[in-house]
Amino acid sequence: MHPPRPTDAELEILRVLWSLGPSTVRAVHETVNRRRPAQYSTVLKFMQIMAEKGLLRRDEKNRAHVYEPAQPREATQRQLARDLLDRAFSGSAKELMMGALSSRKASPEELAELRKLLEEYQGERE
Amino acid sequence: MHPPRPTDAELEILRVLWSLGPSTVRAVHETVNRRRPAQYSTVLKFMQIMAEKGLLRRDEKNRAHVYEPAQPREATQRQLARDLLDRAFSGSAKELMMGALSSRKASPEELAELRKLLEEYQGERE
DNA sequence: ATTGACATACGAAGGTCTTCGTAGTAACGT
DNA sequence: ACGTTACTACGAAGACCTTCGTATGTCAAT
Repeated sequence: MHPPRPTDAELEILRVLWSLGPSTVRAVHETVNRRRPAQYSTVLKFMQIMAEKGLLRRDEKNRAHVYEPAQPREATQRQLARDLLDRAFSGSAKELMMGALSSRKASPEELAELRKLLEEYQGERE
Repeated sequence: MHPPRPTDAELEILRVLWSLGPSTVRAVHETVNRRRPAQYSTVLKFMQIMAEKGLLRRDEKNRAHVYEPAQPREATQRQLARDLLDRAFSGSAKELMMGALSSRKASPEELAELRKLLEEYQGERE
């Protein structure tokens, strides 16, 4: 029922779509190409494959097809977080968090946000 | 200087070594095989490749070589967490945490631990 | 010395991922 | 009507991942 885990290149395209909203291949290509060299046909092929796999949905009404993620961003992110949690952290959210925080400096604001998030979470659960 | 990101199968073997400590191929194979069918030579091949890639180090003193992770567990986990953070969460630790928490029930104890972790983190930073 | 048990090494098949060139086609301007 | 431009579709190459069979070597015990 849910699509497979996106590969690296697929995730890159998802990220672009998350930020742009539903887009044509051209728009995605332009954004990707700003970061790294990539041929238009490469991006096109990816998006076609992703549609086949069920990662993207596409609207063929116009000549230039419009693609959008088949799953909401949050669902994909949840899937990826859980996947890594199981595969590398034996399910321990705490360890995952330590890994994420120690990997780079988190701003004080972000830390505050994180604490608030935890409080909410702890509140609604009991 | 640091090894490449481990693939799925490689991570599975790392996980076994994290739990067993330095081990022979046989020991790793037995553990892996308890979970899913896998030939001895498959596990052997992986571990050889991983040694080549710099993911494992091996001691050839005895006839049955003894392998261990080249990096401490924490370093690999940090790398993976950061990698996912960048690739899927645009660097937002908050979103990663939401993904991790919503993906499965976290126990109240774990939530408490997480809060403590954040407090320490916030304390040492300023 | 031969055999059996247990190692490593290695080649190769089959799958997936990534990338690109090119063919075909619809629309547009002159 | 014709050439140019903008799109999709597709095939294929090359890299990497996963898996396994098999060749080869070593040790110990009969």
